[in-house]
Amino acid sequence: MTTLQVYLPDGSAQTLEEGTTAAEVAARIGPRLAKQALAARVNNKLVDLSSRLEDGDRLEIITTSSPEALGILRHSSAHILAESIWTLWPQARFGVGPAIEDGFYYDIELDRQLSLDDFSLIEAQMAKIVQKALPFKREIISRNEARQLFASQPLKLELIDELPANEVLSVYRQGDFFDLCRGPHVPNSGWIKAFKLTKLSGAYWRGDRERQMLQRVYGTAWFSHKDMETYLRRQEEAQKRDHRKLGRELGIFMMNDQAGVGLPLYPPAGARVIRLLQEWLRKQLLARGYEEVITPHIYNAEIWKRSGHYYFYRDNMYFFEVDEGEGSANSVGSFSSDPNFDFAPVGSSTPGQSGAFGENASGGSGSSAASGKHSEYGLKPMNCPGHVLLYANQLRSYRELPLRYFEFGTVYRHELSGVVQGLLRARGFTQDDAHVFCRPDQVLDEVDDILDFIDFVMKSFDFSYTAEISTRPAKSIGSSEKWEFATEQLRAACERHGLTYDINAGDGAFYGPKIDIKVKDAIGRTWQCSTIQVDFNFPERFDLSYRTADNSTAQPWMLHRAILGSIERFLAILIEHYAGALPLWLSPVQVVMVPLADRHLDYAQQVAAQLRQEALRVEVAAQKEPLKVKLAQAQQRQIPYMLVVGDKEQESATVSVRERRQGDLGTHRLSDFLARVTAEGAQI
RNA sequence: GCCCACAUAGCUCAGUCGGUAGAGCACUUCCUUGGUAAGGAAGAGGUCACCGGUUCAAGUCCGGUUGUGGGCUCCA
Repeated sequence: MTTLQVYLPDGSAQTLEEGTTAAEVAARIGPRLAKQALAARVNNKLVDLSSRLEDGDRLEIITTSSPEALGILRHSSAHILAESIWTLWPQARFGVGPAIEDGFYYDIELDRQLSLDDFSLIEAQMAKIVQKALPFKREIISRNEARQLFASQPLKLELIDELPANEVLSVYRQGDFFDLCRGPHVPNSGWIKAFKLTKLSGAYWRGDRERQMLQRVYGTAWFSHKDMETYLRRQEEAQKRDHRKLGRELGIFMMNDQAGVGLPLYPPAGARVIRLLQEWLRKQLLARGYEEVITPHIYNAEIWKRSGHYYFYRDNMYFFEVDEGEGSANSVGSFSSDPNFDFAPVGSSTPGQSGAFGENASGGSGSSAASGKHSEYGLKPMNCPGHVLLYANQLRSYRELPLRYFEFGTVYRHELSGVVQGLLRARGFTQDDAHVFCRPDQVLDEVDDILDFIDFVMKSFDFSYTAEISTRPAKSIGSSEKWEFATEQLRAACERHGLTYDINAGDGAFYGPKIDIKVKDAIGRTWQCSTIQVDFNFPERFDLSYRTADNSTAQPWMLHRAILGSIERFLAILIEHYAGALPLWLSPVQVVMVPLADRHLDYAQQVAAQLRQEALRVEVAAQKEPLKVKLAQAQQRQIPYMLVVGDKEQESATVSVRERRQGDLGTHRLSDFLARVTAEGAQI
């Protein structure tokens, strides 16, 4: 009888009989491990527990507590989902069904449109399969066998044909159902103790909007009901942080159909937060050698033709024509041709036409006006052209470089209606935009400086973050030398900075490579904010230049960067990150004075005035409500400090301090309170 | 733009089998002047998103439009 040696993670060797499976090794090590074991890692590859071991294999048993375990469970759950759908609707054609974060999905093509009402039916079917504890059985098949097996599954056939020639094809069977799959899976369907179908959506086959749309059924699965309940509760918690809910409650922003889709309006509290963010950032920018500029919101279409946006970005832009003739600056075909504009009574206008403005204009269907000469203009979707014009306004010397222009530039992009999402994805938003014009030998230092700046900003808000470098895509401009040089500079800057990064191959912009920064918020979600992009397009199209030391002409390198990305998106992330309790320095109202009774109002006003002297933002709660109510209202608005004043405080010239999270902090002299908020960083 | 769901008072939501619209909070007025997260009373507030259809009768059933939410694609 042949024996073989298998090595365990602790370094020990096991001598086994030929043909021993991973499951048998687990059983040999201990009954407890055998009970929790659901898969194995052999020579760094995940496999089924039923896999036979070979001499020299390195074996690790995957148990329910391993980080990979949930992914395997969920992938198996996707197969159970597929089987259930196949049982209910045998004509279904299957796409892919992977595990994803928190769950799994399966893409299917079905002549019948599924609805949420079908979920209970499908779940019941899944429960039956789980109940039967059907084993998942792996079979290796040839390419021809696969083609026959999946003859009635065109989507699977497409996948089979695209697998590399050396790929071993495997099929997993549970009961009568089988699916093309690499594995591994849990030993049997009985492992899926807790599952729930969660969402239904459309998804393009292979993510390609030119292909057919499949129905995607999402679900989640866990090793226990308790785990699933914890997860569902956490989902509810996340919903409570939703910036759209908090943004309305805190008076930060609002949307209105009459204004148009994706166009936020900011009441005083929101306007204040945004300005505070900008003032804070402006201070940092100026300290780091940036110069602020201001450029127009609309540009003559000619510049968009030169930049290329007129041709390549047109669908996302708002274009309109202006009659340049005598006595009229109105947009062509505006009010005068609108039948609703007859000094109609308020309320008779038709909301819902708002979106048509951009669409009509960008469709180029503007009607002609009587006076003849028209000019076409476009709202800026980015700030580059203005900064480039400023650069090109005079002859530049190598001594001036690097030149760093920044602007809080409000841009408008006609995003698809389906992607607009609160402040996270609006049609009008303000970028903390900057362009750095520099010599090639300065690129590395500049990128490094920007990374340092990003680090400072993200740490200021307790965000951790990771970086991604996106390299040259298939459709792109610029020489390969430029691309290689630029990508290398980005990489070197990250390395010099000790910043770990992933490579996103082929995901760069058409005009240059980029670094994207993804921040992680308080409840573990990631968001893309900062970006550093090298731009080959603008310097070439606008023929930018500078005089070198040897009096020749050279083209500057142009870096495009944003740190917050979009002020609005960043604000939304901050609201959710802090669950509405913005830091003291960013709170619209920092202190609310709470007089106990009317006779304390004067004293409250007096203290408020003193605090305002110190540039604190103070309100006085003068409404005729009991203390409890005033405090509850202040708490709801997440005001950091509430200063209660009654007879006691008035007589001793003190204030009773309540902090929004810590509660009552006792009676203090005003100077002590001021020292406290100063230490906390009340000012920008 | 595409797929699914949803749309009732400023907000959160009830409204059963199709039979003339409800609550709490918020708002206005009055009362209450207090000690650390929600006092009392009265009043006002709705063309049930919009357009059409079925019906003696539509918030309710059907179709369309718009908007919102969740996905897909795209993106800061």
